Amino acid sequence: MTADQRAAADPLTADLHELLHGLGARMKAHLERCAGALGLTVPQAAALRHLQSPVPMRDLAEHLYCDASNVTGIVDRLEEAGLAERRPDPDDRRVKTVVLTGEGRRRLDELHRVFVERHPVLHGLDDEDRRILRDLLAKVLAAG
Amino acid sequence: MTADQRAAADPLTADLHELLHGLGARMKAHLERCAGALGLTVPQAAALRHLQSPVPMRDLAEHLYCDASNVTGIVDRLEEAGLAERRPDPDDRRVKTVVLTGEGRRRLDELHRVFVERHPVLHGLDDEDRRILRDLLAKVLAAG
DNA sequence: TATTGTTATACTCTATAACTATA
DNA sequence: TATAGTTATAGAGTATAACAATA
Repeated sequence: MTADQRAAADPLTADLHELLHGLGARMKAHLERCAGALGLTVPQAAALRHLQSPVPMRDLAEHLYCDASNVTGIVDRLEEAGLAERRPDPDDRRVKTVVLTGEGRRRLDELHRVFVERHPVLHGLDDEDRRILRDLLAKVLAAG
Repeated sequence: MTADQRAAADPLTADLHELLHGLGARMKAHLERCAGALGLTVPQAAALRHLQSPVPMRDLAEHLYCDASNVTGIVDRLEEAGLAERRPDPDDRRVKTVVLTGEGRRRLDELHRVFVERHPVLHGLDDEDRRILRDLLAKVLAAG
């Protein structure tokens, strides 16, 4: 049985598969556009998102689902851009904590504003559909 | 007004935003896991997906939303892995058409099988909810 | 001994610009 | 002149392995 035959055997799954692919492409494009508009790469924007409050390098790596060695470079670039700073942890001298600068805070707020304001899903439905979608997504994420 | 204040002012949008972020993370992880399990990077897997039938390099670049110069490298690696081949176009000698090998076809079928079989969304809901989600996503994608 | 962060290394993806062969 | 594909280049992200400082 080929992939096409399987898809034909279950049209609902095939439709959902296709729609989810389209949704993923939209969301990826939206994220890249918003980050790029603010002079950030996607991983830099993702890092910023986790810096609402100060975070050790190690924790940032976990949030970003990547190896700790990558975070060194990402934070280097945020620091070069004047958006974040490394601070020594007084309780454990091995640890460096990443803190947003004032400019970093403004950039993060702007990123959030643009991201929500132009989000293709958040504004493509009326409130009743938005509530239904919210409940469905909550169910999906709880199930996984 | 900070980002948090805005979010607090519209809980439904804030919830949806958070849930969509979670959904995106899940789908990204799923895609990387499936591609990786088959020895592919995500762009290579995406390219394979567009090779159900032979495609010129230029068209492949459009499907992948990237510059044509990138496709050279991606197809190089698919070719090195024995999954695809470049064929001259008899009608226009500037054009090279990319074709799956037998092994490429098998890899693509396996990718599709694994991807659908373990998809976190496709199998997290019962059929009624799946139909509702399908209709909502269709509406969202049509609106954008 | 274990953990935190960095460095060195190698690979892939990315865009831009310059190039070739062809149309 | 314009288009298809490649190459050269530079930058960013990715993982692995090895390392220094600290716990």
